[in-house]
Formats: sequence, structure tokens, C-alpha cells
Amino acid sequence: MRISQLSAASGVPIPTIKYYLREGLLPPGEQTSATRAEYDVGHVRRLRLIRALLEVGRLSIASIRKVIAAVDDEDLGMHKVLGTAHYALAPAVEAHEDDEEWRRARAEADRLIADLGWRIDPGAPTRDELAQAILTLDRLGMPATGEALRPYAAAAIDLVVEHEIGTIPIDGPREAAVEALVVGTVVHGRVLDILRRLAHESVSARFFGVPES
Amino acid sequence: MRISQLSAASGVPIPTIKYYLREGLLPPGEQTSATRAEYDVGHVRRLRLIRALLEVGRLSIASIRKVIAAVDDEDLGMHKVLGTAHYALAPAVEAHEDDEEWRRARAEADRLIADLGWRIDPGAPTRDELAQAILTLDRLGMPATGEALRPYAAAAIDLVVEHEIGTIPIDGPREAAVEALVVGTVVHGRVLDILRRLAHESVSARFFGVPES
DNA sequence: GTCATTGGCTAGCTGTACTATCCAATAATG
DNA sequence: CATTATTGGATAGTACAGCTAGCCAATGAC
Repeated sequence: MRISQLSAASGVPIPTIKYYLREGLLPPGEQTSATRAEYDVGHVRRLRLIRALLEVGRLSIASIRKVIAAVDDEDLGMHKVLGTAHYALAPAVEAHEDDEEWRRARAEADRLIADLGWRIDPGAPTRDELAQAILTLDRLGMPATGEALRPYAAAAIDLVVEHEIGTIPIDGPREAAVEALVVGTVVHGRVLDILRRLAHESVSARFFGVPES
Repeated sequence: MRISQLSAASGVPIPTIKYYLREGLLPPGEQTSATRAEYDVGHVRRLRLIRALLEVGRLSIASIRKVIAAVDDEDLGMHKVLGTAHYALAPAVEAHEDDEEWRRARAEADRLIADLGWRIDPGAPTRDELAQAILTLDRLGMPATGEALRPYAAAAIDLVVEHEIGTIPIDGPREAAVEALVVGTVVHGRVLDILRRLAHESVSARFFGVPES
């Protein structure tokens, strides 16, 4: 398969494929001569992964590179790979260590996690993300205690345990499992968010008494 | 309150405040002379709203402008304002009307919404977003039927009905209610996403047998 | 009277995700 | 075998977002 065919098969323009090659998101094709390289279905797959992370997961190219490096590292365990994807999804909230308010929010986040009995790396950036969300809710005068957030945590754990982790093809090849895990994490997150907004619209229509169209 | 005090009170640098004024996100202060304008707590509040939508909600400046215009429009009903926020959160997925695969995914999305009995505007961009997510899952060989997504829908509706819509201060001033609604929608969405990723990490640690640290 | 601050303006900067163009080497085609 | 198209590789340019910086005359505080 040549680059033009790869482009046709994936729907990604040639210059963009070249860009991904340069950026190390896509492994180079097998060189058959100085001006020809051969690509295969693995490259089509990889492009699908990239586009899924990019368009649905809204990851940056830099984050995708990290995720892909983890996926490709055969020595990395599943948990580590998934962790890389999680951390790539956490959008680099810089902690304001010196801020009193911030430290309170961060403590609240840590407490919630501890109360739930969840096993989370103490250095996980997700903790900072949670702290920022709590801080924002606080500042806007909305309830952001562990009590208020518990229903969200319950929903989250149910969905993850019963639905997502359960559908991973553990028996298949490592690559398939890792990809399912990473993409599933990212895409299911968006699905849930979309459905929540749809539910919101629907409930709001009834609640605020918009007439049936 | 002058601009430097507004900056100090909100933590937003003066040049950025000037930028928001230019962009129409922040209403101009009351002119007291050619070189002086007076700002008040409303401006601090507004800056908090902007930063929440920007940093937590990850909305673009253009989207925030639309949301704010809706919030400020006294003639607009709650449902309309909330709709504006929802649509601002839907990240402009352009529909590929001519693509057979796409039309199938969109039909699946519409069917799921109809089956759930949800009242969603037929022109809601959220429908397209859902279609794209379904399409992505499909392409990666993951289940994306109504059946598979039902648990997510159930979780979404429970959270929205029981938790979010319930906590809106309907009795207070319109502005407070609208703001709570809009920000709540945005921030709660992120909270749920964050908690889901945390749950994922925790479950994954157990599932893949990472030793207790 | 001096000096810092303000609003308003225009211009510049940084980062991200591409696009476009050029080139010589090669492959396909008649 | 001659012509035409395509390829990989490289470099440069584009478009947009979200600020950031500098300048200016007017003004206000001390």
C-alpha cells in the first residue's frame, strides 16, 4: 500500500499523513526504494486511533504521541499504558501550591478519593483536576463536598466496573486490548458527557415547560 | 473599583481584562471621565464565569460570548439559555451528509434518543456529536448500539434529574439561576468525567494486579 | 507640579495543527 | 525508451486562538 492508497483508505490527506510521520505518531512504512515505501493495514488502524484521540478525545498531538509511545512499548503493563492515557486526558492544570484556597480544594479532593477507597497514584494529575473543579464550584457557591459529589462517584464506578473494564478483550493480542482500553476510556467519556447534556436538554424542556413541538 | 483593583480582585491580568472588554465578554465599566471607568462586583462575578467556562469548561472565547449574550438577554427563557450553553459545549462536528456510514450512525443516535423518550430539538448539534462518537466506536469494533449505551443514558438521566436540576435556585434572581444552570452544566460535566477517569484508574489498578504501594 | 494610572488603540507574540511547495529519484505507461 | 506521474524528504508558510505589549493623551492623587 502506497501513501496515496493509505490516504484514500483512511480519509486523511497526504500532507497530514506526512505530518504525522514527521511527528512520530505514525511509524514509517517499509522502504522498498529511495522513493517508495510500503504501508499496511496497521497504518490504517493507527490512523484511526490517532483520529479518534484527536477528534473525539480532543487530545493534542503531543499527548497523542505520548499515548502511542506507551501503546507501542511492549514492556509496559496495561495499567501503566492506561495511566498514560489518563494523564494525557488531564489537561495540565498547574497547581498553585501557594494559594490557601487551592490547598483546601486539593485536600477536599484527596479526602473524597480516600473516603471512596479508590486506589489512585498520589501524583496523579487527575487529583489536581478534581481540585480545580471543586474550587470552581466553591467559588460559585455550589455544593462541592464529598457528600454532594458522591452520586457522581457512584455513577462513575458503576459504569467503569460493569461496562468498560468488562468489555476489554483480554484474551486477544496485547495491541488490540490496549487500544480498546485507551480508546474506550476516551470515547466512552465523551459518550457519557454527550448523553448527560442530552438528558439535561430533555429534562430542561419538561422542567421549564416548553410546549411540545 | 478601577481596572487595577478588578484585576487584583479577580486574579486576571489587566491586559487580559482589556482583551475581554474588546471581545465583548465583559461589559464596559461606568465611565466617570475620559480616562476613568468604574467597575463593580458584577464584573468580578462575570470574570469568574468567564474563567470557569474557559478553564473548566474549555469553551472558546467565541462560544463564551454567545453564552454570555444569552445569559444577559432578559427576554430569553431558561430553556433557551441552557440550550445556548449546551450548543456551545458541542464542539462543532461537521456532518458529512453524503457519507453512508455517517448517516447510519446519525440514524442510530436519533433512534437511541427516540427510544429513551427524550425531548431533544431535531436540530441539536448534540445529535451529531453522539453520531460521531457512535461512528468512532463502530469503526474500532466496539459495541455502540442502543443496548450498549443504555447504562450511560440511565446514569446521565439520574444525575441530571436527581442532582443537577434539583439544586438550581429557581426562587432567586434570574441571573443567579441562569448562571448556576450554565456553570453547573459545564462544571458538573467535568466533575463526572474526572471521577470516571479516577474510577478507571482505581479499578484498573486492582484488575491488572498492581501491588499496593 | 509632578508622577503614576487609565482607557483606547494597534500591533505583536506564542503555540497548535496543519498545508503548500519544491526537489530529485523512481515507477508506470505508451 | 521517452514521457509522465508519484513518492519521500525537507523546508517554509498558513490560519486561528488567546493573549501580551507598547504607546498615547488625559486625568487624578499627592
